[in-house]
Amino acid sequence: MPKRGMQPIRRHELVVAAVQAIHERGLNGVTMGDIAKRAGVSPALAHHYFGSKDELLSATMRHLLGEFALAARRRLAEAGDPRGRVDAILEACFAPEQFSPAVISAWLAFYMQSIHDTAAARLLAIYLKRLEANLRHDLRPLVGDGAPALARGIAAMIDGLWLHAALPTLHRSPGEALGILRDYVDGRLAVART
Amino acid sequence: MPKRGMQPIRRHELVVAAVQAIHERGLNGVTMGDIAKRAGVSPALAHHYFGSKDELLSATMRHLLGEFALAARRRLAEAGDPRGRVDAILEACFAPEQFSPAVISAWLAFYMQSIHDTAAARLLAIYLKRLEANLRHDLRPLVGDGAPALARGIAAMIDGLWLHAALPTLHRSPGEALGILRDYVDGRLAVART
DNA sequence: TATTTTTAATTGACTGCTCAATCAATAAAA
DNA sequence: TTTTATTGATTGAGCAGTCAATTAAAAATA
Repeated sequence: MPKRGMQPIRRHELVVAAVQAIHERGLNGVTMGDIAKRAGVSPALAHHYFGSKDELLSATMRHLLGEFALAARRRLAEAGDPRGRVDAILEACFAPEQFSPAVISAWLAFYMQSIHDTAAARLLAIYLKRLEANLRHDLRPLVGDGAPALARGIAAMIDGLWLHAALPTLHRSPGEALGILRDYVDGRLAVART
Repeated sequence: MPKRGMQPIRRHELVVAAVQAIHERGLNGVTMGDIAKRAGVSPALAHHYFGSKDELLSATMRHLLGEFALAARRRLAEAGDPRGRVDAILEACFAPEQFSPAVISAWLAFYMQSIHDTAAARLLAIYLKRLEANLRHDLRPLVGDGAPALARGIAAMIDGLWLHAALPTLHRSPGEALGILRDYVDGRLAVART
């Protein structure tokens, strides 16, 4: 069996498996066995490549952050005026790549983890600060001094819509979420113009 | 030691302790020992009064739901016109009683639990449906057909603001959250009037 | 009133299980 | 022969849940 150069492949497989496993069992409920089984390897191998459960989960979090940053950057590169750039960010948040139930669950699990885990909190804070800074920057020409508050509101609403999207009983669609967000932004822009 | 009639007192103490313990260790990280210690009793007693960890956590969730329902009802009873009633709901969400860090953490932990626990999901769905129904009812005279979408947006933003309030690194205040929410509602009302 | 009996509260000690982490052994590629 | 991939078996810790024993209040009885 031993083909060489497996390390990066296995690490990626395990991280992807971790996202799924977290979705089904929760961040604290998940075991190395769950993750390894889903990746088709033994629990011992997961330890071999990550050293500890903490490290695997931490790598999973960084993976999610990285994927999102990539998606956002791609969309922003193609956007034009400020309003278009704001929309690019919103779309990145609800694009199908980001928006699978498992990915949302895992994201939210890391949010919760950040409440009592300072390492996770640091990572998440960087992401949130950057998101808000981007929004603020593009909102400034649209709403002036109202930009900081609106950016915070949008960031909060994004996370709230994610939270609701993660609850199966509510069965909300990404399209609906985007509509609600756009209504919010448009409402505030209309007020700002008067 | 044995004073009689301890059951309701101990149950309440344990539920309150559970909220604190969940805040510090997370829903799945928390142990009966954590909770019992914080309540000043032995782990065995917690089992005696609740039968299982699941039952204790479930009772804790029902406690939070009940407390919020009470706060909302009180405020709604004193509210006047539709806009005032909407504001009463928003204020109930960010009132200090509801808004301690521990209480928010516990709320969010139950949200996460609902992703893979159908019993929790059922309870939470009832709460969310009722919240949205109340909002929709009072928004109808203000924005007509836009009421359902706006109600969903408000509900999502409330939860997003809670989520952000739970993250210590962001240090957001309840007052700021209320301001952002009111701006959102006012923006949509202004658009609806034109 | 004095006593015995019953009942509720409470805990320490124990059990069994799950799981993270370790390690020595095996297999194959280089 | 060396290096890398991989696993089965094992260890040790932590925790939910059980149970028998202890204490004291309350109720019943003498």
